[in-house]
Amino acid sequence: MRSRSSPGFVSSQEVARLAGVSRSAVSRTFTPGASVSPETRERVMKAAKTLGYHVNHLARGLISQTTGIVCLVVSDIATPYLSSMVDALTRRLQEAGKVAMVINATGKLEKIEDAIRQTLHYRADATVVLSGSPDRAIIQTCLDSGQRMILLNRDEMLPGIRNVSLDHAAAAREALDAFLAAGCRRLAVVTSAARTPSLVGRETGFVDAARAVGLEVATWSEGPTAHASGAAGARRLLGRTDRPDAVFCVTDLLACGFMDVARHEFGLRIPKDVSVIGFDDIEQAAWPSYNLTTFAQPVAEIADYVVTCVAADEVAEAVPRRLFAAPMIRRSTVRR
Amino acid sequence: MRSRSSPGFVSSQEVARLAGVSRSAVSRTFTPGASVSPETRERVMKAAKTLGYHVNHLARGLISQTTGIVCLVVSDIATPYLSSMVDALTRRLQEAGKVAMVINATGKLEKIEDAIRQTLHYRADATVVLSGSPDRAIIQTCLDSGQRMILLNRDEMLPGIRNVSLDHAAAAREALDAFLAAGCRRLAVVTSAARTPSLVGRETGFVDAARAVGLEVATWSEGPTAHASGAAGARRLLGRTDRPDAVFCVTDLLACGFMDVARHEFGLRIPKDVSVIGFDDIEQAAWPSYNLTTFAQPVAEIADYVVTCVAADEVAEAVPRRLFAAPMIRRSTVRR
DNA sequence: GACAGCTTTGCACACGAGTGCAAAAAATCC
DNA sequence: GGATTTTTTGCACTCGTGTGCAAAGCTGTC
Repeated sequence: MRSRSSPGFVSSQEVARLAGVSRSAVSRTFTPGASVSPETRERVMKAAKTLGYHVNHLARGLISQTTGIVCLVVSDIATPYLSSMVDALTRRLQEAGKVAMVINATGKLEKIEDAIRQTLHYRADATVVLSGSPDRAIIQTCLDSGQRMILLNRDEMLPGIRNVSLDHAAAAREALDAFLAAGCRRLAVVTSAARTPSLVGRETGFVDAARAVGLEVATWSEGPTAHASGAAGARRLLGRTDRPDAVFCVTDLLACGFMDVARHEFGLRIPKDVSVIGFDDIEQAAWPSYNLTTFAQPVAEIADYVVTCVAADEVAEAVPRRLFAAPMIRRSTVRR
Repeated sequence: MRSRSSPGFVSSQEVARLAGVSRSAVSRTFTPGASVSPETRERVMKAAKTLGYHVNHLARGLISQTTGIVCLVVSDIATPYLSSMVDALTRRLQEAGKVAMVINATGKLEKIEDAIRQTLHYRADATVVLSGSPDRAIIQTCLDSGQRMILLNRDEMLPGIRNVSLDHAAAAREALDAFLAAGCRRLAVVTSAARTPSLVGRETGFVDAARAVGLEVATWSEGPTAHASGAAGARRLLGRTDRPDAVFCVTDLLACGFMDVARHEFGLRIPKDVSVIGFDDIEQAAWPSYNLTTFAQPVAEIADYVVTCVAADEVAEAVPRRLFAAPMIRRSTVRR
């Protein structure tokens, strides 16, 4: 395949030499829309194939100011919802000719800032923040450096930023309606100690909607956003004398934890004794053991929109936050 | 923060101008071990902070031949095991000063090759192949280009490649022993149609071990490596007259699907009627609804080893495949 | 104060590519 | 065939950085 004896990457210079043309010709061959005659193009392509040449995107990015790199800042990648989001994003970005650089922001607050700063070292075309609550100053720094920023489910309203979010309040209201239609009146909400805008939006949306019809709702909010926290919430809420008959868990993971304890520790039947609604529609929600009524994250649509933002020619100054609807997936954890 | 009026990234040239030093001084300030006097270093740092300067790793990589980029080629990122592997890898790589570029190889065979080829465009320091079965030729191309390659659970034994794998056969034998100790004799194995080396290793390891003690094992292998396939396997295997009393599912996802159908469609009790063992120790395996006995992937150890390989100075020519043990996690899906 | 030895600094080149410009070549027109 | 237009090609500059080399600066000793 290769005729050179020294190992390492092949440069356009070497291809040019073998093809008997100038380096410019090689460059133009791999630049769409550039002027090259068919025969030189063919000679170059042949030489490139012989040597195993691949355009160095880093060097290209140096001069053309666009690297094709998109940074994904995300914590808790191993979480079902976020991993499916990363899956969708990486795939769509690739289809659009970009490539995703994943910055793992798990850990302390400073680490998130370090992670975002890391982004700047690679002159990414855009940075997508999937989780973590980065400081306003850091985001401003990125914007100043010409970084295009896309925030998912954050609430920073700086000019130049693209905000993408879900209509959590509407979903919360729909959840309440479903509970009320099922005849439930003793409401509770289970959330985690992580006060991210999306979780808070779901919680307060539910509580506010309940208040509007004159109902109070018991709240559990401790621990990380995980199965164990939902389990802990169940132990607490179900141990009370006025046990709730309808529980809105702001995350499917919490809902699974809640259901596991409700069934295996309290011997309750779902939805006969307690109705449960989750959020995210993770894969496990559809498994027969849970069969959870929940709200689907429009993962594909969000990914499409993000790619649109990344690929857009102009950076519109003030774009209103883009709000997506989360359709309810009715399964069997709410009484009929 | 910034005094320049034009947007965009700041170069070392501008920092040099503000600090009143040469560009070399700026470069040396950000190069560990380079010779700079304390006062110039301080002036440079101050100017850099004022302007919001960040070293351009792309330009640096151009000259120093090491970009700090490590490509992760992976399909089905949304899968519990793989997402936790990606989580561990991205975190460890970052701690080692590298950054992960995720190439989503989901889809057809050609796409995987395209994905790996993509790797070469960014002059990554190394490529880690987590899934997909890339062609030998593609791997050879990468090696020729000086790409360091690390293959997880693949069986390509080319010189220059680092192979990392689990001792699947040992785990399979341990699973069989557990079943035998529980008094089970009617064995079955559930796997998917994906004939990856790891899944095949587990399956044949189990079947061979069973044959060694004179037992035959029924096999189900259809569909993707997912919950639905495990469910389908259960419908088939449990519908037979000589229903198995011990089932080794080569993946926890398959095991969950199997258990769900065994319980909810056949009304069987686990482990009283059927014993089940999985593989991977995904988060859901520990949930009370499953409480699955399984084998833990040594995710952290593997990630550590991969980082060691990536950061190693020399590329040893012939390194034997590194085999990790998968310890058995005994929970409650096997009779005592 | 002269000299040796060490540290710091700037110049200039290199990395691998894209592109404006003008020369060269080819195609078209009269 | 010559003039004109169009296409193709190569030169040379550029992007932002690291680094060898030699000059300059500093320190210390006799």
